[in-house]
Amino acid sequence: MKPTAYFAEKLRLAGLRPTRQRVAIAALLLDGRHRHVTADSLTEEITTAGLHVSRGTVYNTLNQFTEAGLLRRVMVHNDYSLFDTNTDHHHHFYEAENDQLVDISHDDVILAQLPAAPEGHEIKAVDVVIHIQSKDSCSPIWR
Amino acid sequence: MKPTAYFAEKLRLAGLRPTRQRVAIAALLLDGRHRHVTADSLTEEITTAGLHVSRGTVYNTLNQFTEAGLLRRVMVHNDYSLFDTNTDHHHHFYEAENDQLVDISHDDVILAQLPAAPEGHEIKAVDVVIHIQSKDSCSPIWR
DNA sequence: TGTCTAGTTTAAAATCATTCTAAAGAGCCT
DNA sequence: AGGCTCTTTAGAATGATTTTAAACTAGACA
Repeated sequence: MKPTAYFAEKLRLAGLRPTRQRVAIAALLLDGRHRHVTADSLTEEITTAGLHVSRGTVYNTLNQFTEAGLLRRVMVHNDYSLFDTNTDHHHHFYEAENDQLVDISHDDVILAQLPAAPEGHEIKAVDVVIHIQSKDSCSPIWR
Repeated sequence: MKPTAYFAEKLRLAGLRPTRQRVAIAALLLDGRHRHVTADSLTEEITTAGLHVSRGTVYNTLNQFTEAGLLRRVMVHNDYSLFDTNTDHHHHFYEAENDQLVDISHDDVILAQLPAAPEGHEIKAVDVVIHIQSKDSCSPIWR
């Protein structure tokens, strides 16, 4: 496990003052493991680690980390916000039935052609979401 | 403008009882024009048309129409639900700065390669969202 | 090392989109 | 028309997220 100073520096480089709370959250989220978190799941992790960070700060931190490019927001539903600790270019499978999100390596999707951005605009990112369902989830009994 | 009976039949075919409210909303949304609506913008349209439909029914109807395939839900942010009256396969440009959504014809995006769906699953839909920003929105003064 | 100040954190209240409730209303089949 | 079920309604409830105003702290500087 990396030392506190490592995360403090990472935050400083991102333009964020390394407070106790932000360093703690960075140590949990920015250790290189790729996963998806919510404000709730993060709060749970914090508690499990024997710490306490207020709800407001959890939300603020997730937003600030995202703004700073340390996290990525994933958009697959409107129920609550999802954050991805993997900020590299990649895509997602999403199974709505079980609210299940699975990463797709960037190389597994080839976009052979994209439209030009509208006048005066430039492309910032391209997100591909492949919606999937279990093969037998639509047995003939159901509509 | 198409007669009421046309929309009533359309609803019946979709498995929805053609109530006064649903027919009125269908006449507004399912006339073939492609656009994006929210619960709020739809309520406004209804009011402008000199009608009244309760908030709950507006939400229910948008969900039922979506469930029935008469509308499509668009996922680009977590602030409120967006519905597309264009249910054909197509994609979107999204400019977060102005919460601006623009359609991309299906043919303008070529997905030359997609990963296989995980074991026991099948692909239901592939959504491509191209996030854009105005070219000068990041003048060097910022960050 | 103490002091200062702007940026942060906090708990609690506020917000806002959306859903739920249970009572009244309306399709539609006979 | 009668009746049964599905819908609509207004208002209350929910739940994620943001705001608030006061207490705190990181970092700069004396």
